[in-house]
Formats: sequence, C-alpha cells, structure tokens
Amino acid sequence: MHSQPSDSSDLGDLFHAAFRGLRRTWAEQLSPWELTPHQWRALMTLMRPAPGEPMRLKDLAERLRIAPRSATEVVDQLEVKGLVRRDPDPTDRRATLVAATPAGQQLYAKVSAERRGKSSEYFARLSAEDRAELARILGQLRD
Amino acid sequence: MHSQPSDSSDLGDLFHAAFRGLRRTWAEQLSPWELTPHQWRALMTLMRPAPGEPMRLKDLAERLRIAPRSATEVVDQLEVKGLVRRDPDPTDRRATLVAATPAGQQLYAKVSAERRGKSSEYFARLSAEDRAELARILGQLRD
DNA sequence: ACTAATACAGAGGCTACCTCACTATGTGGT
DNA sequence: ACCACATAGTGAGGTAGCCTCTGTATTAGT
Repeated sequence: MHSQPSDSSDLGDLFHAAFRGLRRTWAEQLSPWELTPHQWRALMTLMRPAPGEPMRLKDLAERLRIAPRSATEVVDQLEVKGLVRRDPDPTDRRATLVAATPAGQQLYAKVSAERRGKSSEYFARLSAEDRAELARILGQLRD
Repeated sequence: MHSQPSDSSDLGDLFHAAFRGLRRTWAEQLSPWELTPHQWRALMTLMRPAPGEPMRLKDLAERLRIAPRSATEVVDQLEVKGLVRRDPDPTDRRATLVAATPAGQQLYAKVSAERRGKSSEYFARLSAEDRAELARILGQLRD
C-alpha cells in the first residue's frame, strides 16, 4: 500500500530542487577560478576526447546539447580567459576548431584535482549504489 | 570491482540533460495555456494546501525555494493573467496574501486533468519502481 | 518611545539558453 | 563550368528564471 498517488508533481519538485542544489554547489566550487558551471562543462567536454585535441564548434554544441550559437557564446567566454583557442579548420574553411590552450589544460587539471581531493562532490552524500541507480534511471530519462 | 572512479561528471551531465528534458517537456505541455513551467509551479504551490486558500508571498517563496523578490515576480505574472489575486493581510499590514482566483483554480483543474489524462508525463517512461527509487534518491540529495 | 527586524517591491544585473538573418564556404547535379 | 542548395559560424536581439541591493511601510522587542 503505497498510499501516495504522487502524480509526479512531487517528483518534478524533487528534481527541480536537486538540480538547483547541484548548480549552486558547482557554482560555489568553481567560483575561486571564476568559472561558471556552463564554462566548466564546456572546458570539460573539450578535454574529454583528449587534452588539447581540437574540436569543431558544431561538435562541441552537439555534445553539450545546446544550439551552435550558444556554443559560440561559451567559447567566446573561455577564449577571453585564454583557456581555449580558435583555429581555422584547414580542411574546411567554414569551420573553426576549438581547443584548450595549455592554460586551459592546466586549469582543468587543477580544478579536477581539487574537486576530487576535496571530494566535496554534490553526489558524495549518496552511496555508490544509489549513484549507480541514479545514473541508470537518468539515462533512461534521457532516451 | 566497480572500476569507474566516475568523478560524477557523467552523473552531472546526465542530471543536466534530464533536467533540460523535463523543462522542455513541461514547457511544451503548458504552452497551450501560455504558462511557463515556473508559473505553473507557483500556481500549483498556491493550490496545494487548499484551493483558494491565501498564502503570504514570503511563504510562497519559501515553498518554491526562491528569493522573496523572485516570488513577487512570478505573482506579478500570474496576476496580470488574472489567475491569482493579491490582498492585504488583515493581521499584518506589511504582508500581502496571494490566492488563486476562480479563473486560476479553473485553469489549474483543467491543466491537471489534461496532464493526468494524456499521461504524457515526462516521468511516465520510467517504471513505478524506478520513479520511487528516483524520488527516494532525490530526496536524499535535497537533504 | 526607540531600535531592530520583517514584508514587500523598484531597479538593475546575471546565466544560460533560444531564433532569425547573414556571410563565407563547400557540395552535388546538370 | 555553373548554379542551386546545404553547412559552419556569428551578429542581433530576445526570454526564462533566478539574484542582490535599496527603500518604504509596518510590526515587534526592550
């Protein structure tokens, strides 16, 4: 007897609250480096295949699941900070390749280490099993 | 041996993606009524204790977990649409009481029914067990 | 009676997105 | 070779959903 009908408005609320908490936690963790969560995600995405490996702006947008125009924006921000560099794609003069600069790679390493070290991860309060469960369920949601 | 250290960047990404999906789905579902998800949440929150029951702006903010100033904003929007009404609190002349108007209550009922009927809920693709799991885990995250 | 706290709203700012229109370039068909 | 069309990026401009800081009533505490 699970008495709660729970029309999932509750679930929506929970989701909302949890997401906002995650955002806030990240923002706090990243603020010493003057990075927004969005910028961090972009930098991380650029570093994921291989550090320093260039990536088309369009592909970055795809991986971040945002519109190409929005990728332009975040790359602009990171470029101003000197963390990424734009280079023309030699094989297609319409395209620009974005890559983390040495400074960007260094910052990425530093922040990663710090986050790992402090283990002040937002999800740390969950057990390993629950984290796995969560990942599985969220994966289903994303299709 | 769960080999993945999984610095939870993956989990963060999954969360991010799922949340954006939720938002988009809601926005689409609500667009026929020209309501944003935010406005809908506010209206729902106002209706939760009892339909038509007035609530202080401050309490609304608390339940929505947003700053009081932000509650002012969303109440403004709903007031313009005629869905809620502001009345002075007779017991404290600093406070204003917000309550759903009959139109607001009607809209709430209509939208609720539609959502339930279509069962096009974002979370519908999850099994009941997974929904429960998710709720449990998110509850832990929220503290 | 005076000070401190509280409730709200005006002003202004921010992040993280979006679409639409434009330019430069590449691609395929005839 | 030429033309139509697609594609990559960006300028312009907009939106949702938050925030802080400040000011003005009003109430509560001593």
